Amino acid sequence: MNIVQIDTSSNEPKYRQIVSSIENAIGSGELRKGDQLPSLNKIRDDFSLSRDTVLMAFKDLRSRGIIKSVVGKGYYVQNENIKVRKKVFLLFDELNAFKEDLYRSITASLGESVQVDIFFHHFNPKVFSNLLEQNLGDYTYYVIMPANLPNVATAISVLPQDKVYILDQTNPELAKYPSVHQNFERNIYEGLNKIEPALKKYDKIVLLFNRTKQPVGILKGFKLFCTTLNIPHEVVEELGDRIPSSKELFFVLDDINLVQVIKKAKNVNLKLGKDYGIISYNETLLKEIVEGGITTISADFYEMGKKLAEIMLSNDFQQIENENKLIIRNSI
Amino acid sequence: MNIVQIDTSSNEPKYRQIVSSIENAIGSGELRKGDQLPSLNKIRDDFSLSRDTVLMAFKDLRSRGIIKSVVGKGYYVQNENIKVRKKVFLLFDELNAFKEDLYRSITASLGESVQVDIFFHHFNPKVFSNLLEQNLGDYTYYVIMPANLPNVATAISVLPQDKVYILDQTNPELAKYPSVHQNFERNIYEGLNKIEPALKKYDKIVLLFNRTKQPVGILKGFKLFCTTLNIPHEVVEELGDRIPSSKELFFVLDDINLVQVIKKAKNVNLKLGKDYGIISYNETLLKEIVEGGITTISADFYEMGKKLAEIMLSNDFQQIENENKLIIRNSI
DNA sequence: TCTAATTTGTGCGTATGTATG
DNA sequence: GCATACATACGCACAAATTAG
Repeated sequence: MNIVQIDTSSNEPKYRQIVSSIENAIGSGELRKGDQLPSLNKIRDDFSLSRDTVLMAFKDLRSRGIIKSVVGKGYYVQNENIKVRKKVFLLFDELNAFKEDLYRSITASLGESVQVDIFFHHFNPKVFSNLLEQNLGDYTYYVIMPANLPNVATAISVLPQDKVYILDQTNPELAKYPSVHQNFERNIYEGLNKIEPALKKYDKIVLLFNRTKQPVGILKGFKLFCTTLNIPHEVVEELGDRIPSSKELFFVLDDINLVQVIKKAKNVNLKLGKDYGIISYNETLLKEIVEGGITTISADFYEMGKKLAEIMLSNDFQQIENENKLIIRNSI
Repeated sequence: MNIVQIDTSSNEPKYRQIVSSIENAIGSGELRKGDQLPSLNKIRDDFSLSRDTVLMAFKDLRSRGIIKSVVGKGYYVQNENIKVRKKVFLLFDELNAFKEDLYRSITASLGESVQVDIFFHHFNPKVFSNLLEQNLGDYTYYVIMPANLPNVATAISVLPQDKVYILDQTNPELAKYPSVHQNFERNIYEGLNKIEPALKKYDKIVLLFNRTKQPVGILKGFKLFCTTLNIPHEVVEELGDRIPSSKELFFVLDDINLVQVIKKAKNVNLKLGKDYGIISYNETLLKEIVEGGITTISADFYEMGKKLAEIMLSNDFQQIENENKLIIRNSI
């Protein structure tokens, strides 16, 4: 009994017939994990096909993790689970609690038949391009969080263009890829605008901003808002020895600075929401109860994951800007 | 112990495997300058390879000045000063903020030259064993967080025993592997014991415990403490409709329940640290300032990563129990 | 000194997957 | 679908150097 069967009179494309017959052979137990498949040349000769046609079928199976290739040897069955329809390569910047939300929402929206593997580049360009090269050809889709790494576009260009999706941060060089991203500048500007009346009681807004890890868009949006409305403002890299003073509003992007501001303000008996204010970036569970509630402007990671899954499944070219969520609490 | 090791099922080309195993033998001191390597024919026979394949590996090493050849005699080690690139397979259970601490401390302690790749099994036994099988042979060390998955020992047994390290949770079946782990039972028992005087003002301790994700040791340590000291106690899976009442102390393991308890207590005008108490598991930045400070018992993940790196670099067989840190704040 | 066995070195042919035009 | 170049792997043949007996 031959593993591959081709019906030339069928409507079904030949490469699809090869894929299904191999799937069937695995499903029936005729092919087991580790078994070698007939070579490209053998299948070409046996069924008078082009080598490229057979290759197309094998690439499909490989991108789903069902078979693997070894140069100079051949193709081998790697995974007997033929229910995997697609495999997704998901490249995050760093590991933090928000990534879990994104991962959960992506996998939930894509469904059982899609396998999602997670990777991290930790803002290291070398790690970034190594990961892409090492996993080339092994996935149906590549979802990439480029952060603000230099020369990401050239690194990404090793991947087939139609399989790449950009997540969270994008830039003009990546315009040719579909994406679900944040427009940090607009989101911050609009978020601040919505609470503008409440901000009138403050004399000055202080942004605590770290250039290496945080998106420049946040800085731009902040400056745009303050200059447009003629609000006194200041940008500092870290709190350091600075002590919060009355009628100051702090826009804080990370937890370390958030805790610092609150502790220092307490030392000089400033009351949050009355004497001074805080806006914090990205909602977490505890911010609801810290000091009676911290006002947050935050990305909706659950929504981002859901939208990403949608455009992957629909195969449309889309570039979606994800809105921010504003949660007003007692801290302003 | 053979100098050369070949895994035919690996993706890595055979000649590359020969190259790396000789590099490793030199790196570990097994091969010294002047030592003779096994001959081309011997390696060919031992591993059923083509002579040319072995030759390709030796040519690579020779072109880099690591070995030299003498016609009619054999190949000899010429240079011991080579940098061997190590790769670590790091398998976590789930993605959360603590994992970043662990990752950072492991990579910082191992140094620049070591590549650490992160994977997650999401408490799924199938995913767990698939990941091990798919990455077999590709890494110098395998660091595994087995959580409380069933039959981990048999799944792990596919890996070479001397390359495996166990992290965080262990069990008697994994006794043959070196590890850096927590003794949850003892840590919880001792942690509670240290604050026992402060707990006298409460009538009852309530543990919010989820069996599927959390280590049983926590439950055991909690029960041991309460029964030993004859303290009324209760274990519930989730808070649900329950409303905290006066003189109750809650031992909370995750943020969702932490927020729930605090919000519900506020609704019935209970004051934290006076009317009711909270002990929370695993320190995070914000817990210092939530409600005037939450008392925490927590693993020191930075320390765990550091110790793990140490035993990997020293090549000693060690099983290290990591202590917990107790931070007493106003919540009790 | 001769011989046989072993070793490296070289050349050629075949087969496999990968990548590009 | 075809053609070409490349990397990996296997196998065979023969030459030259070394060693042991």
